[in-house]
Order: sequence, then structure tokens, then C-alpha cells
Amino acid sequence: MPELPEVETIKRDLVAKILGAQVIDIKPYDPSFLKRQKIDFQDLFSLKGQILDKIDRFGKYLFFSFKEKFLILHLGLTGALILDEKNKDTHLLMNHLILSFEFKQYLLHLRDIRKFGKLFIIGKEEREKFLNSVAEDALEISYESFKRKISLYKGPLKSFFLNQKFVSGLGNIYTDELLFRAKLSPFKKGFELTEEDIKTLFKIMKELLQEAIKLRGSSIRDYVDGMGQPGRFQERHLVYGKKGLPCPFCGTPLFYTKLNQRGTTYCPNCQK
DNA sequence: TTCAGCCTGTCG
DNA sequence: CGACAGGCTGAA
Repeated sequence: MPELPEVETIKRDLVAKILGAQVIDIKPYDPSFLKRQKIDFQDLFSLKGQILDKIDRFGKYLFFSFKEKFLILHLGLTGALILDEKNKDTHLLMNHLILSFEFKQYLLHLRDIRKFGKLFIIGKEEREKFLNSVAEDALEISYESFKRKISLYKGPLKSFFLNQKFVSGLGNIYTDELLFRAKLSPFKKGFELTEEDIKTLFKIMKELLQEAIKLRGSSIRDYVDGMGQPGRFQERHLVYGKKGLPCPFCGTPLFYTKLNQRGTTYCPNCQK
């Protein structure tokens, strides 16, 4: 589900509502999931009474800072973090609940239908190691660094953007949308790009992500923001999920294929 | 570099 | 029933 714009939207929602709030209680609802994640319940419950000092996003990861511990969350395909205001007469009822954090004014629910999300708690000594393991964020990366990485890449562009070790944040939706807008084939190799191609990709990547954040992300099936509301960027999708429909530029039916085991939609005429 | 696997749900 | 779905890992 969530790629950079969706995770960023959730982050902003949470910052607005629960930054600086104290964790009053923690309710685990899916012990088998938490066990698979190797969550130490001792660590988990040690967050009780702690203040949520900071919320960061690194690529697709959310990074919650407490006094001694850091809670790190990756939402996988169907993870969601949804705030439920306590001072209300109707409350959210949801399936696939993993756990909930109780704050003074809000309950924060972690829901994950397919359970591909990841959750871990680390101490201060592991903080640097984690941060170093996440590649430069797509919104932060400089042109020089981007150019260096992509121009050395031997594989197809699609794989470059899906692989989070080069640039972090893009997933299947935004990669297909980016390559279409840049008029570059998902099969084209990184080292085959001209300087012009790289400039275009870089510029459109940043614009695309910013625009998607403005519209609060893309909701296809499951994604909802921190308030449980869908985003609207799916209305601006040009190719993702549109196989067989006419290309918005030239009218050629959009092709669909698998690349890296991921559905890939593109215009065989416009994208070279 | 490919591909099964982790899960659950929906659609044809 | 099989195919597919905003992701990622680890093994062959």
C-alpha cells in the first residue's frame, strides 16, 4: 500500500495530533504477528508512560522516538495507522488489528490486512545502524547523488526505483507513473540514460511525489490516512492500474507485463 | 537474477 | 478455481 506520499501523509497527521503526547496504554491484539516480528513484549510495554518525542519518515519507514527506545514501522502492502478520537460517541471498529496505543485524546490503531508490515523496537545504540541502512530519501536526494547511482546501474529503470537501496520511497505506483511521465521505458537500463533523461527523471520524481503528498496519497484498495480517510492522487494516475486503456498522450493501448514479479503498466509508443 | 514465500481479500 | 494486489527477503 503505502509508498512515500502515503507514509508522509500519515506522518503529518500523527505529528498534528499526537506529537508530544504520552502513551497511556498499549493493547496487543495479534500476538502471533507480534511474535513473528520478534517483538519483545518487555520492550513494547516499556513504552507505557513515555512521551512521543518525535516522528520521522525515512523512505517508507516511520520512526517514532521515545526517551530510550525507538519504534520503527513499515506498513508493507496493507498496513494502516489510524487515529480514533476518544471524545466521540462513535468509534472505529476494525478487523485485522495488530495493536493499539492509547493516548490522552486518541487511540492509535495499527491495522494490517495482509500482515506484511514490519514492526521493531530498538535502543539508542542501534539507531545509527538503522539510519545508515536506509538509502537516501527520494525527496532528499541531491541531483549529483541521483545521477551517480542511476548512471552506474546496469538493470532496468523499474528495478532501480523499486530497489530501496538506491533511492528510498518509490513503489510500484509511483515508479510506473514516474517512468510514464518521463517518457522512459521501464526496461531501459540506467547506464543508457542521457544527461537530459536523468535531469527529467529527477525533476519529475520530485514533482510527482510532492503533488501526491498534496492530494494525501493514492487510495486504490486499502490505503487510508491517519484519520482513516482515503487520498485523492489516484484520480491523477495516468497508467497505474490502467492496462488496455488508451495512453493519455497517444491513444495506444497501455501494455501490462511483469517485471521483477511486479505488474508494470506503460505505453510502448511513448516510453522509449 | 529469478522466484517462492510471507498473508488476506477480491475479482473474473 | 486461478490471478492478482501500494513490499520485501532469502534461497537456489
